[in-house]
Amino acid sequence: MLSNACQYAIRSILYLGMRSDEEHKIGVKVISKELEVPQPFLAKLLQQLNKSNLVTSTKGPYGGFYLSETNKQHTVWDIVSLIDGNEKFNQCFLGLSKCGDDNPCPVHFTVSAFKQKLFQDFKEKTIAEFVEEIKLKGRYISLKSFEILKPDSDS
Amino acid sequence: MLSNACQYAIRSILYLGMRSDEEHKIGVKVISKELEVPQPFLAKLLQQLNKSNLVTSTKGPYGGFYLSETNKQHTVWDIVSLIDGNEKFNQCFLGLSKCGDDNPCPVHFTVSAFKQKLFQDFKEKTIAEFVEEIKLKGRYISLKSFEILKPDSDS
DNA sequence: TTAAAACAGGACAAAAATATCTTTTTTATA
DNA sequence: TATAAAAAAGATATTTTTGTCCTGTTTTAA
Repeated sequence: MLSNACQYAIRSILYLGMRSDEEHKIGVKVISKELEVPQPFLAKLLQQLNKSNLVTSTKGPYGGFYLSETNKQHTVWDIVSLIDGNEKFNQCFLGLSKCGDDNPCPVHFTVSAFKQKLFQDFKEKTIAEFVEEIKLKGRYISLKSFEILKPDSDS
Repeated sequence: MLSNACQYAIRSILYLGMRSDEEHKIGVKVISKELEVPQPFLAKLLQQLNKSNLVTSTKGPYGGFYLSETNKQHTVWDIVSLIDGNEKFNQCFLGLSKCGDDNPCPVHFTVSAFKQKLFQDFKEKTIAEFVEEIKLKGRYISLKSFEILKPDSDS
């Protein structure tokens, strides 16, 4: 459903939300290794996210990426609509242009209920809230999964 | 989520399920026009579906495609797994390889509930049942949508 | 002030998905 | 039997997505 690029973007931002702040910036190299995402591709992506004010970067030694407080007030939906476009959650599962509540395809109601719920999650919760939730549940983002680690194993 | 090819395939098969039988075969030209799908692309697809016994075809004048009774005993899932592969409903929404019930990504439960429901629909209902359901609701497949037509407007 | 670290930007490359074209085979029927 | 209609098959083309490479710019700190 989401493009690779978009998945990478969401994962990166959640990762940065968990691990970074203005005093602890993280370089592309580290992020790409941790999330198992191709480095140059991710670099481009982060560039784009930076331009749209979804992440913050600084150059030079000790530079890298992090989420500012402003960045964290954005939503996952902001990421999706930037990378995959506004219509991502607005398309018929079977590709019918005229599918809708009044003229539903055979899976319309199943699909639209799901999309609505997810859309709400993505649109209503800020990145900060998402991150908070993950932290409360004791999970940290690393590698390609949200692995459960002991909180104090964090560096 | 589903590829174009897969959406085209599902739509074609439901369309054939509604409109065709051994005495009323339908040519690629007609199907592609009705479903607004590129004709040569669809031809290839139907070829593939035919090889996998999901549709039946005959060559020559008055030839075309239709669903035999055997064809109709297949499921939508058979189409999906043929075109988009077996893992389509088995992948993390955020692309995490280790995401699962015991190690869920932030949207895991929302997404997996949906996928299960859809998967069930696709796996348990035969094409025949899907078609029956559409007919009962008074809908016919045409153009790019499942439009509601008066039953007797059918030729 | 200079070297190195890190992101920025632009061009390029590869792979996958989508789409097209041409020729061959089959078949009904005139 | 010849002809035309239609799918099958294979080759090719286009577009999109994904991924890479190289050079430039900024920044830090020795």
